[in-house]
Amino acid sequence: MEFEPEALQTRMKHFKEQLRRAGVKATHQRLEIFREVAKSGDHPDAEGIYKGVHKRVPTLSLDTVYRTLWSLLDLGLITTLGATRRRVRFDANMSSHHHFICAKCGMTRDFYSKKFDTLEIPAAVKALGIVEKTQVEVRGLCISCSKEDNSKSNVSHIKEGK
Amino acid sequence: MEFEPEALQTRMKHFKEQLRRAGVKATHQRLEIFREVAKSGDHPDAEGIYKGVHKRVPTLSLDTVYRTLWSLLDLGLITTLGATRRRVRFDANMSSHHHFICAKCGMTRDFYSKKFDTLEIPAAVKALGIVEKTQVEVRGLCISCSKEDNSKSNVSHIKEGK
DNA sequence: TTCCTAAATAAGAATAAATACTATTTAAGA
DNA sequence: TCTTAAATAGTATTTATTCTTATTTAGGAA
Repeated sequence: MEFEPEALQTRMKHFKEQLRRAGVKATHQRLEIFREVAKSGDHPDAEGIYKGVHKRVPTLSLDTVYRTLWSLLDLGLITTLGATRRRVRFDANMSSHHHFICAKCGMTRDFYSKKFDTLEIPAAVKALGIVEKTQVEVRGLCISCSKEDNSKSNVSHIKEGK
Repeated sequence: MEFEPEALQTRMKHFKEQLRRAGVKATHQRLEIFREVAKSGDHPDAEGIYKGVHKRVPTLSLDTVYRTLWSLLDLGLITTLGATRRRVRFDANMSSHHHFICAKCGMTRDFYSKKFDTLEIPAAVKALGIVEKTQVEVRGLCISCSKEDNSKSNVSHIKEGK
């Protein structure tokens, strides 16, 4: 479910194209921030993205990360993921896919399913507004969390470490 | 999709029972905080809950709201909703249901679907860990947002007002 | 009912995440 | 190369959430 290097390169090319089409500058920071989101299988939050890109672009500011992510979201080049708690997570995978989320550690993995992509939306829901997309969220415990955790309340809220 | 008064009363009764069973005190604050979450059709965040309960319990502190919500979550009496941005939202509806979320204003509505409740989870997903529940998230634009918004980038991120 | 105690709360301080501000830099078209 | 609007860095500020401590209270025991 990760992208191979080729795929990432292709996506970077597309990305630049879309930036040009949208009339926004293809700055070094933008490219690297997008690359960071696009290459990760998990879905990093703003700080994770900042840390990753900072290694390559030491002058990067956190503000730029936030500003860039929200603007890419506005341009429709990335999406956000419902955070289990507080922090938003970002997703550069714009193809139709779904998520498995560990309720304990927040680990998130994409998965694909033709069947889930083509769910018939109930009429009552269509009446609520314009439907843009449908995504299935499977919650549970990832393997490592389910191993270490035999206490009473498994699916507790997430206490995300630094 | 809202709960009638009777249903709310029943739920309050159940709630008290579950508190006793869990061995935690049925404080006035706890009851009112749960009532606030349970009675709302939308899914309020901590501050919204605080404001609602504060009218009835003027001495309530925001800290108590947070502490109470997380502990109810740990007890499995409420759940959280993937926030579209930043703030977590809480959900006292523990019966199997799904969500329509407006990508613009964040409005969220429950809906029910037997079909969605019984989706067959792909084997590849089951291999990721223990599956606890599956929820379908329909994103789009609610009626009022789709009316007022005819600009280019519809599905932008949420700028939640105070 | 009154008393006792661990659990829960209020209030405000502290922390952390996200955003705003402003001077400086830079992409990209002329 | 030159120009300029757009974008960024660095820092200040705001806002959400959690922590600390003194006080209050639910609920069981006497």
